[in-house]
Amino acid sequence: MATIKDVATKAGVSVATVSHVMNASRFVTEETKDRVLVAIAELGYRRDGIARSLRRNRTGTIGAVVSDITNPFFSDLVKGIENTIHGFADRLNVILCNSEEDEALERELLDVLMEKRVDGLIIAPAGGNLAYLEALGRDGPPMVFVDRAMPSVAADTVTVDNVSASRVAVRHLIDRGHVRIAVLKATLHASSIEDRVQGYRLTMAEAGLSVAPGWIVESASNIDAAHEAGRRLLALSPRPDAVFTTNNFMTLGLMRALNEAGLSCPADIAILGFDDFQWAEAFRPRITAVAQSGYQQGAEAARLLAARITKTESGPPVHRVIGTQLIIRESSG
Amino acid sequence: MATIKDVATKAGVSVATVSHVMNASRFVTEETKDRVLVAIAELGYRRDGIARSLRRNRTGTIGAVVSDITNPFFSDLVKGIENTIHGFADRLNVILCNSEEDEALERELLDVLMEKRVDGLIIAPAGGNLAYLEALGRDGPPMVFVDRAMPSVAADTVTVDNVSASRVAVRHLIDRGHVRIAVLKATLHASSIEDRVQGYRLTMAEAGLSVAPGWIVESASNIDAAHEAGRRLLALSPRPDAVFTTNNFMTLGLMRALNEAGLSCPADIAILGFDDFQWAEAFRPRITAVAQSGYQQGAEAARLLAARITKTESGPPVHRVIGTQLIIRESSG
DNA sequence: TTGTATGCGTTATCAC
DNA sequence: GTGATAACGCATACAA
Repeated sequence: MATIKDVATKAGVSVATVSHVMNASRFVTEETKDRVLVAIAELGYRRDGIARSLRRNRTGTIGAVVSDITNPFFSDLVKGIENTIHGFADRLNVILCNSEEDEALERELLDVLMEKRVDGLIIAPAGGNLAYLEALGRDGPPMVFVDRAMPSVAADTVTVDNVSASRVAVRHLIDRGHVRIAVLKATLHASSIEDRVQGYRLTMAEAGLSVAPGWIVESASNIDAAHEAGRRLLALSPRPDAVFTTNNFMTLGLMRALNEAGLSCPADIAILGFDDFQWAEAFRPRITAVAQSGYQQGAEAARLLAARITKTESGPPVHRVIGTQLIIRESSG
Repeated sequence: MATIKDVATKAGVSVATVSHVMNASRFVTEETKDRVLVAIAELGYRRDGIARSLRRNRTGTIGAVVSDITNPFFSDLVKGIENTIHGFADRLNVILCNSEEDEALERELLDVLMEKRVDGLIIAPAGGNLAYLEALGRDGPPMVFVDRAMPSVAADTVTVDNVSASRVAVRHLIDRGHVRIAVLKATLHASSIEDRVQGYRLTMAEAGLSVAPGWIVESASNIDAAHEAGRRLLALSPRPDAVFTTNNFMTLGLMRALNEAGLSCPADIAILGFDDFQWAEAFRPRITAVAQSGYQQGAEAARLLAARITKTESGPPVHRVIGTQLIIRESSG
């Protein structure tokens, strides 16, 4: 593989000149510039980004840690990050990691990313790792949290207003006449999920509705576990007349259980889910849902991070709140 | 940020010893090892992966280029890559790039990845870029194609047997009594899509069924475009009695159009789609589909790549074919 | 059992 | 307008 030295020799100039041609960092006459360009082309020279990073002390790479790229919310989010971050000065790239909601794995991944000297970090924190992340916030590269907040860490944050969005959602169920409203909750140490349950509790209390013990059914945040939990929820007696699910996996799992039990929605039971689906309009039942844009959150996180990396911004941490929308369809009755 | 030198000084040993402790690359007495470890902990030392990469001439990072991480097939695939590649020697990481099916962008992304000196490449090629990829196959790092083949490039390949899978699918529609079978085709320069249409044509011909002009309706590979194309397809006269869609986006777009037109499936028109959906069982209509596992393809690609990177394998390019399954539900009539 | 010193390919400082 | 060269932080060949 050709190096800058080979190019210099071939063009009959010094390595300094070659470097300056590639970076347009000082004046070079057209004529020598041409000679350099020709040499580069003939040798198929590609500058070594590793050596460059070492010397410049920046890599042009950021790390993104999400729990599961398979969750449409996160794949949207990652796309938002990528499309946005590419636009910046030296074409920032993204190293993607799945934490699988596992604290220890998250720490390991962050260790590797730090070793790779990423210029910045976007994280949907799995929960826990508080001390670790606080330390990273102090000594590490710029960092932004997305989807989930960690107030004690010095980092920008992008979320939706989960409490309010859930209040609107549950209020809607109540307005539709439902009273035995249960929750299918993902077991995550994530502020977003906790806030959604919090919104539910507040709204129920306000409406003078009680939350029976056993009405908040939990499971791991994946379809299979949610399916199993959905079964348990449907076996409750008396059966709830509506369910608020805390994310898309829970909705999907519940639908499976419903289907299996031969129940129909909304006739037998109403459903309102957090997270919308691309296909929601085209299939039955049409699920009433709180829509939040993963793409927007990712894009905003990328913008904030880029501003920190380029030192355009250096103030105290900011918290951006992205809007949500309750999309009323049929499943809420 | 502490360097290996700081650690050496603090521990009262040479940098060589520190390096050997970290890499377990030569014997060090327990006692000095302890001193080094303590110094590392106290300084919060993190080895500089960039300097290390420069010296060792490998980065422990691979590049993955897919067209759109938002497509569930690709997010599954990327997860398969990640989960598998992490298991190898030096915890390989993945830089993820979306080519958006754009030839020029793909080239640009590959250029950046090469500059970053990735140890290997997994690509779902957008099509075109033939000369570029051929050159990369010769001079570049190990490379594996996934989902789509490029026979003239020296690289391992992982795909499904798209022709056969489509034959089985179309045969099924014919067996169900459909004769006016149309295709909703994604406009991609991808072998996979071409092969699916090829399977359709062969099967129709074999069955003595004609393919009327206009029965192969094309659009860009995204839901909105497919929706528009679906409208055109449904306006055909006489209307086809079944549609074979070449991927998940096309299926979704068609369902939207169907819905909008007030048609029901399978009563008014049958549908069989390439690519299955996680939620297919729980919503109506239940779509009959050719299921292929993106995860498996990604995992296999990662294994092949890792074998090349570690030089465990150095033979001629191999082509692995992953199995598919026709899942018969209700939409096929 | 451990230490010294070279070089990986750049960029940037200083010199001319 | 261009060149020589010292760093960047590590791994390793060679020495002791």
